[in-house]
Amino acid sequence: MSQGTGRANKRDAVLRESARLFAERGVEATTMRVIADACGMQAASLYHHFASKDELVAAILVRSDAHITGLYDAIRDAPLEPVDRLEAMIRATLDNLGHYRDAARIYYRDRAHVAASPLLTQVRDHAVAHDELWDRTIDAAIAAGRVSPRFAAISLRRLLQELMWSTARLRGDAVSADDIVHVLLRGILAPELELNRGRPPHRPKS
Amino acid sequence: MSQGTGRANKRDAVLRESARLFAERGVEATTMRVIADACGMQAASLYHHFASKDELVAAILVRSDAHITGLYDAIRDAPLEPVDRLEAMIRATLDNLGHYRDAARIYYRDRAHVAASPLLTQVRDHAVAHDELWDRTIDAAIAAGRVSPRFAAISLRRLLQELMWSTARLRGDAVSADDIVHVLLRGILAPELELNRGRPPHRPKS
DNA sequence: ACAGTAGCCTAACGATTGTTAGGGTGCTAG
DNA sequence: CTAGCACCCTAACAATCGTTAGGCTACTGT
Repeated sequence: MSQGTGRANKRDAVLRESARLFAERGVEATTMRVIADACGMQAASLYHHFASKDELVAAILVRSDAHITGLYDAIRDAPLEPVDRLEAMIRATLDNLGHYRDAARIYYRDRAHVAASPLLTQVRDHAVAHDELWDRTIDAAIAAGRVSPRFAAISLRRLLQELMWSTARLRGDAVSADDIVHVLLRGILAPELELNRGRPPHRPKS
Repeated sequence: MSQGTGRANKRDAVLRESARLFAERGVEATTMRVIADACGMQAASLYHHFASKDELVAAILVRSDAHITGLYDAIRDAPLEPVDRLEAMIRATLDNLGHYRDAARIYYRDRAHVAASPLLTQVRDHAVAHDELWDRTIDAAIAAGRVSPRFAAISLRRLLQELMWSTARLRGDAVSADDIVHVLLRGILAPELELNRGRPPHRPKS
């Protein structure tokens, strides 16, 4: 017996191996037979756990979506200053990338597939809500004068998202979340306010 | 004279359309028939211009490689201070991404395909030489004390590359090269400024 | 003991893939 | 005018794709 071949964790093994392969080679380029090989089974046996390749992809992405949606919901309800909320969202995104790296890479890489799959309507709806939270938070930070004026006219959300998602390709031990937060926040914050090093002291946070 | 159905620019049209499709959907997911449709021809007719799908992909990537290699060679020979060389390399990379956006996205996205293609050995060799230039330049900037110490222990090259390449997915009018240079250089240059000093950031519970 | 079923297998299906064969049309050089 | 080539076509090839059908084995609850 292999390592911990318990009862129903073969399904998890399929999820894990297929997520890795999808992330590395792409969904279309990864065949069911290759996934089966990586799991030590036959291609047809995969259909005992998942009804189709699309459902397998969806199962991977739904797990990650549930995680990041929970984090964003908590941040949405928290009483935070704009820049703090922005940092919290960056950290939440990087935390999600750390836990569901392969799922994030699939979502980030095979966007055409994600947009076309009928099993991912909820994931797409959540993504729209997340984008709205990003935009509101960024607008608030700009209105508070905490963001460098050069970013007022562009979609800072898309810039930050692309920059964060790209780091999903980096192995975790190479670059820490703090490093990425450091680059991104220092890059976009207004310099005069950066000299204050943090929030204004006269604002209590309760 | 007219830019319409000239003489040999049908081949260029195939290159352009296929690059766009490869970049958006991935190499494996883009069939020869879809490319032919986008060019107003039949799939078999593509083989009059390119011997195979791999050769088509290689032709796209070789053009971009020739461009960026020329830029890097000039920077390598120029007498520049480390940080100035670093900025020049960032700008050269972003310039390449601007001119050959689709090629960069293909190279960045379908890395497994690039690594396996026998027609891309020269492109891969150039990439190794470019990485060495990046590492030497970054090491020099660190030795000169111009880079934030937090990046001394990690692969700053990979971090910068991923961050730059990710912006290839952004439409050109949304984010300018100056914006990206601003984020990256301000993020990594010393002296270091502590963000959110005195209060722990909102961290996800995971 | 025995029926049920979870889990995996082999074999094969139709559809689609990259690619080839061979022919047609129109421009161009001699 | 005519031979030749550039260019594109239709038709089809073998291989591979996701998926289905049906059967075997081992464990489970009663």
